[in-house]
Amino acid sequence: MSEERSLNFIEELIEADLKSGKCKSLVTRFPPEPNGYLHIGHAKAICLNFGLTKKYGGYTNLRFDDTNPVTEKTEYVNSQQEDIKWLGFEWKNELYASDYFDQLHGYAVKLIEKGLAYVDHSSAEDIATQKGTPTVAGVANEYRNRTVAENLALFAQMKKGDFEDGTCILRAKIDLSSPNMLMRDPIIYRIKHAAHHRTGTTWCIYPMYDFAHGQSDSIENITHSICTLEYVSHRELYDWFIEKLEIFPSKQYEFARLNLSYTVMSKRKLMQLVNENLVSGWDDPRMPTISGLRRRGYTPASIRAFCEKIGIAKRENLIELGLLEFCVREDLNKTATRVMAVLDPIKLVITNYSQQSEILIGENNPEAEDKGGHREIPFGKELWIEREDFMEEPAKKWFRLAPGATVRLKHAYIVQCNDFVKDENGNVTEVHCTYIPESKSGNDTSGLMVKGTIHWVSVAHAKTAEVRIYENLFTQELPDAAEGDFKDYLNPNSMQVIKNAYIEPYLTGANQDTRYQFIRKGYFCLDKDSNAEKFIFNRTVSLKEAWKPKA
RNA sequence: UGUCCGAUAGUAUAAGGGUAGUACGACAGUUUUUGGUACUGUUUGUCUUGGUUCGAAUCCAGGUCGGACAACCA
Repeated sequence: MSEERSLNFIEELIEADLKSGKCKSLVTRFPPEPNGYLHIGHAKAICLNFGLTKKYGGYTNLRFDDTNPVTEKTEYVNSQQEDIKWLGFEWKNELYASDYFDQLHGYAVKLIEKGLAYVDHSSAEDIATQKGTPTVAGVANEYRNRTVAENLALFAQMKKGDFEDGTCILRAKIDLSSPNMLMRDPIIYRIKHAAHHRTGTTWCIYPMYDFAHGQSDSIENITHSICTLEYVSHRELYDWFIEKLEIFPSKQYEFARLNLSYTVMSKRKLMQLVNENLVSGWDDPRMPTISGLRRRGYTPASIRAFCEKIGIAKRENLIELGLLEFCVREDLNKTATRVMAVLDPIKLVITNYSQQSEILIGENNPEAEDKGGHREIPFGKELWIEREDFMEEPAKKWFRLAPGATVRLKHAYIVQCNDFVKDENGNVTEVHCTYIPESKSGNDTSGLMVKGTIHWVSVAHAKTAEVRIYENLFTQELPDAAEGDFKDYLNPNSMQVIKNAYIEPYLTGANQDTRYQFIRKGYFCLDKDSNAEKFIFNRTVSLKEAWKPKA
């Protein structure tokens, strides 16, 4: 919380503005368009905007940028609100650009009256060609010289619904030869006979982004309107409207958006994955959406920590997915309840164990002050252990089971391997061991030292669960930049489903609010598809793997 | 061919005319009943060429490279 860190460039600007009195208190906004689910890139913007007012005082509005009725839905409004709250932020006012449709319309009329806007009846293609190119100036058409009265009447007709979609549009009259294409008489109102998620059919003309965003900021007295780099060239227009309309001068500042390796970060592409059923939905645990990360088991704190670590700058960047994983591990390590589960079982038989079974005690979290409390773990003559924890011919520096080798069974006894059984295909099916009764966890008097400790689940007491192991959704670091379609690079192994994993009985009481560490395997959480008969666990992230057998 | 933005270890981000630092990664070691965690150490960097200056990552000029901009999307 109180971590010392140097200021990023936006914080420096704000501190200067606060100090000089240029602004008395800070007002920011987070302005999503409700046309999709929020993703980790939005989380960066959310943490920035809300974090700034948390740090410097003032407040942040949530404003939905809902000026295009054909792509926007209430479903998205709701999910976006849920995600922001889940991340741990509170907005001061819940607002909508559509709240300002009347006011925005008035601004358009004002511009027309000032001779700074006109109704253009050209086709979309004509307007595009008349705009020229970045190196060739645009040319004016016959509509540019319509009189104020004519424009006023025509705009009123547009509003009344006298025209079909696409018949004409309202353009600002700025500069057709500007080197900034956005200043070449940008379109500010278009006709769309479409129902809006909030205003219904009240309107059939809707303002464009550039004519809505800055003015909405201004109406709300936003002092620092923070957006991503692709809006840099919009700033000139943003300032132009505010100046000509003579309204509160909000200022726009741009930072570099987040790019994450092995994922895509555009709502359009994420929607494609959803619509083409390449994932199970917006909240598929492989998705970089907030809802996907939530279902995957990421915590709000881990995502906030990640956004803090990546920093804010103007340089294009590609963050390694490993940093996000580091952040969850760091958080989960402190809080996750340790349990044992065997994902790829073979049987271990303790040949000299004469009891039926016994109850052992295990601590729930070695990182917690009180060890996270303790739980009972049933132990018996036959145990499930991980196939990968036995090697018939041990590699160099192998600390686990092998003929003649000794290991500690976590929370239990030291065992020595004496024998093993193979099936007709040559696969090991059973490992036979003898245990050392004096080596019991907690009161080991054996004096034996072993290098390896492995996890296990008692065969007689094991419950089963489905376990879903996730890997990167894409095989390319930059799926967008790679040749061809980004979907060509979907990882076919991004989800591995283990139908019958064995879990210790304690996990029968698992709930969705608790994060678990399956000892030596990773962090897991209960999936929402679980029910009383079927447990489903999602692997949030593996443990850091420090040991690899050398060839 | 135009305008705008940017360039510091593998990645990200500091240093704002005065010792190039931090985090992640990688590598090595210590501790450990998780080959986890924790701790210690090592490693690698100022795009380029000039200029200003006692002194430049920082200021200036030219170049190079990367990105953005010509939707009735946001």
